[in-house]
Amino acid sequence: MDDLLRIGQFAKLGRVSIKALRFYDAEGLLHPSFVDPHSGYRYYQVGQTRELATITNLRAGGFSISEILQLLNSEMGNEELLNQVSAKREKLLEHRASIDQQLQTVDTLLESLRGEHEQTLSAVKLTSIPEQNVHGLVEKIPSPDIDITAMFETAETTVAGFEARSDAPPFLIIHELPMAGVRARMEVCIPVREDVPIGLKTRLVEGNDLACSVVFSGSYSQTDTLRQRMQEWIAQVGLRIDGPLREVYYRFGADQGEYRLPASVLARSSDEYLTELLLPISTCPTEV
Amino acid sequence: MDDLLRIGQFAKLGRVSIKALRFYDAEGLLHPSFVDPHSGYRYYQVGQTRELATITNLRAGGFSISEILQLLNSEMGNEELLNQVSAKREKLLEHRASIDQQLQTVDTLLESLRGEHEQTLSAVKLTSIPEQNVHGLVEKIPSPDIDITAMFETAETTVAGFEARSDAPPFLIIHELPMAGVRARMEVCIPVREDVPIGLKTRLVEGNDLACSVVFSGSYSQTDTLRQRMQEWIAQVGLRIDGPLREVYYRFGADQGEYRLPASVLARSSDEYLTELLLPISTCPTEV
DNA sequence: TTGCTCCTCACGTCACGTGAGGTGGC
DNA sequence: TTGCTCCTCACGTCACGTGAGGTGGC
Repeated sequence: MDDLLRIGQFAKLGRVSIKALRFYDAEGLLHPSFVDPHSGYRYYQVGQTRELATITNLRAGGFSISEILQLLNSEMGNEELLNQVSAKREKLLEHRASIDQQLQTVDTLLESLRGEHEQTLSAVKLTSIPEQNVHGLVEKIPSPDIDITAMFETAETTVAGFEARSDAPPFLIIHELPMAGVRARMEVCIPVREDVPIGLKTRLVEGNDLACSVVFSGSYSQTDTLRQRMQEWIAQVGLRIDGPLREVYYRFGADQGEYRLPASVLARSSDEYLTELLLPISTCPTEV
Repeated sequence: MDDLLRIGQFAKLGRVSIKALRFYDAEGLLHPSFVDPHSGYRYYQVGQTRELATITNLRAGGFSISEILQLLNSEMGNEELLNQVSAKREKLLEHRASIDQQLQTVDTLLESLRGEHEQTLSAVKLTSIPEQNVHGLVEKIPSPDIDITAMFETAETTVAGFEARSDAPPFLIIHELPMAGVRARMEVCIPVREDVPIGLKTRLVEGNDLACSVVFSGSYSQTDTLRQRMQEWIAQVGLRIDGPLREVYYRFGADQGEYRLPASVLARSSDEYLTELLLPISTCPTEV
């Protein structure tokens, strides 16, 4: 009954800090069973180690203080408790996955650093590609430059007719590169709004958890060189290409025959072009 | 040259938030290449996407802002950079291990909740045992109660002679329980200070990452029942006992013939005893 | 001229840890 | 009486996110 412990002793029993106990008191998680009104000293009972154990067990399982407060105050049944704890388990699995992502990134950085004399932490940017709803137009074409411009004009006009354009930049997916006599297969993509109007043909372009990106400004003549370098870098750091290359157009030339684009995305000359090469990649099954 | 982007455009290019860019500016990580003195508008160059990529790559690898600042300011060679990144890799591996621990804990809680009608989040406390330097005294004894008291008296007296006692509580390791005619093997342990005096026999009692604990006050007659319950609980949640049981004495009776203990650990009657049962456990190789 | 973009504060986050400065208890 | 324990503020942490209230730029 009067087996009252002072905060320091109780803290040792529970293997927590005195500061933590004062914090739990302030937060309403665990009050001392008696507080001396004169000195302010907190006194705990031995039996309260059980309540403290509940808290430390849940903390060790990754629950936050406010979550524990809710769990303990809500008087929920075992059923509901099980659900909450299972949900936490899912969160932890996600968390572990994100750490694995970070590990993947540092491994890539390490490989990149091992490769060259120069600092190459930013040779390419590692990122991810979100999925995107687009109006797409695929064609096999013999002469990229001219035909692609025409394809964009067509696609933009179509989307403009439905007033469905989102403000994300348009992009090109290179499904097949032109090779000696074989025609290239390209897809022009105009991102569309969430609420797609009926009648407009759209498709969901899938994203990728890992991708690498290089941004450049100016004429498209640099594209081939940059693509090559990116591929070399990817090989060097031990990654694998996992999808077709994309070219994302942040600023570009356009005729604007039957549609209008915001001035900020329009380039008056090729000097002002602003383009990103984006290549989906994945981990080689070498190490984890 | 004058391919200046406003903060919003630059943020989109780099897939970061405007707030993040302002923050990097304030922290000295990445300043805009031009700031309009009148409006305060920040302007960035396309080429700065490379510097931004360095930052986002390192962030994606788990580096903090201040770590990145150090990395970029220190002008370190590739060698040193490699070391820093490798060190971060180690940290990440540790972090992942701690998440795995949390997962282990929630799995145990789940099993515990599945077992009974009552809320059993605090049936036992999950914790860890640190390793400890002790003066130990092992003996095979026929009659626990009396002999153990004598062993403690002996051990305390020895340690007191060297003035080597730490303030951690003494404990008993039960290497072998007494069974029909077979004598128990017990080890009495008095924790000693870091700087052990020469001449005092000590040993390092190893810790365990996982253990379960129950605290009780009052006479030792409860020990057997509690030990039994703990073992049942462990079996129920699917864990395995991974070492000998310990009894930790926070408050106990002592003769104090040739040594002195602080009053706070002394009990005048068995009502005041304060004891912890501590059992090292490990995961069964069922799931991870 | 109207939106849109951008600006600068100021506050919140999470679970305590780290003092500072002072007092109770044996 | 001297240490030791405990007390209450107050501030720091980390990398921004979230407004509030206001202004520049096309």
